[in-house]
Amino acid sequence: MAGNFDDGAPWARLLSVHTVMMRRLEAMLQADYHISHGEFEVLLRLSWADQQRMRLRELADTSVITRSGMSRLIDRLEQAGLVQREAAAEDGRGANVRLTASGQERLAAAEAANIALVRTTFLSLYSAAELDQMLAFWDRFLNHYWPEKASPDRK
Amino acid sequence: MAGNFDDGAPWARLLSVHTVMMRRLEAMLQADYHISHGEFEVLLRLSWADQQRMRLRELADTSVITRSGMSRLIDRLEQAGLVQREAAAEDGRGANVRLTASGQERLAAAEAANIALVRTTFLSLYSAAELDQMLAFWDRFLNHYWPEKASPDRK
DNA sequence: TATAAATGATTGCGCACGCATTGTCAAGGA
DNA sequence: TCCTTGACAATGCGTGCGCAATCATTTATA
Repeated sequence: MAGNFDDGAPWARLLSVHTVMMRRLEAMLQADYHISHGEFEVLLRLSWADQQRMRLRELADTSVITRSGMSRLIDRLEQAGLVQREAAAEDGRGANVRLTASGQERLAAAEAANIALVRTTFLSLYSAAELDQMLAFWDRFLNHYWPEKASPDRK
Repeated sequence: MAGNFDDGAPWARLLSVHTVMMRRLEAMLQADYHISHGEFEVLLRLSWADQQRMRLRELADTSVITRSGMSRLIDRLEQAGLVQREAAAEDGRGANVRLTASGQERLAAAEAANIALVRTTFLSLYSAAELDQMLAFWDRFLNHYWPEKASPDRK
């Protein structure tokens, strides 16, 4: 079959793995928690942030979607009561996004379900040593192209 | 930092790697060949198919997008003259999609550029042995969840 | 054979996103 | 101080997709 063209196979397979995982994760998040994967990631990053607050710009720049997309995504999360906008004290143009109590709750549940699904569907297929190796592979890549996303420890 | 939550890291990193690669590939394909990555994949699979023909249903089912999405994607490719619809002889409901000469040309160029970008951006970071290992990792996963996408050789 | 169920493809509708523009405010220079 | 330049966020517009409904045709069933 011509499908084995050259040796781009590792990349092609990675694409398929990503597709399978994303379909499952998104279906679960939507069905059980009524949020998209993008919304989930925003909530997650807010929960990591100091005071659970972040500027809209920062959220957008460290994410896949643009500022306009983020503005509307926050609209939806605010509509759902999971986050709240507040004017930035230090910058009149501002807009901080803050996780609400309801948002924390929803996120905690969604996060647990998310990591559980990742574990059972993906991580459980590999040994600890293999997962370490994967991590090293990805860190090598990310250090080249997106250093902030690589493991901060293993410089 | 709380970012190192548990050990979901290999999956989180894979997500970032995918994001970086897709941004670059999509930007290149759009700028230089005026096609999206989804359109590119459809052209590619048509080029592998017998007689460079496939049913619309088959294209959709082995792809990320739905039939309605595929119908409109084919609309665009047909508009651009890269593929052509033809009634299926064996099934009156049918619709085969066939790669045109122009489509073959455009695909050949885009495919070369695509694999070149994958090589320089991704594959070149790893040794042959490491790429073999990655392939084994992904095949193990895909054999569980999407057998048709795994390597046909290594059963 | 007649009729019901299933399948392939298309289309109306709604939604999420990106691009470009706009409004608001901050920072720096003359 | 005034004014220009740049940055943050929101919005109008166009586009691509999924869902559900629809039409045409095939397959199954009585």
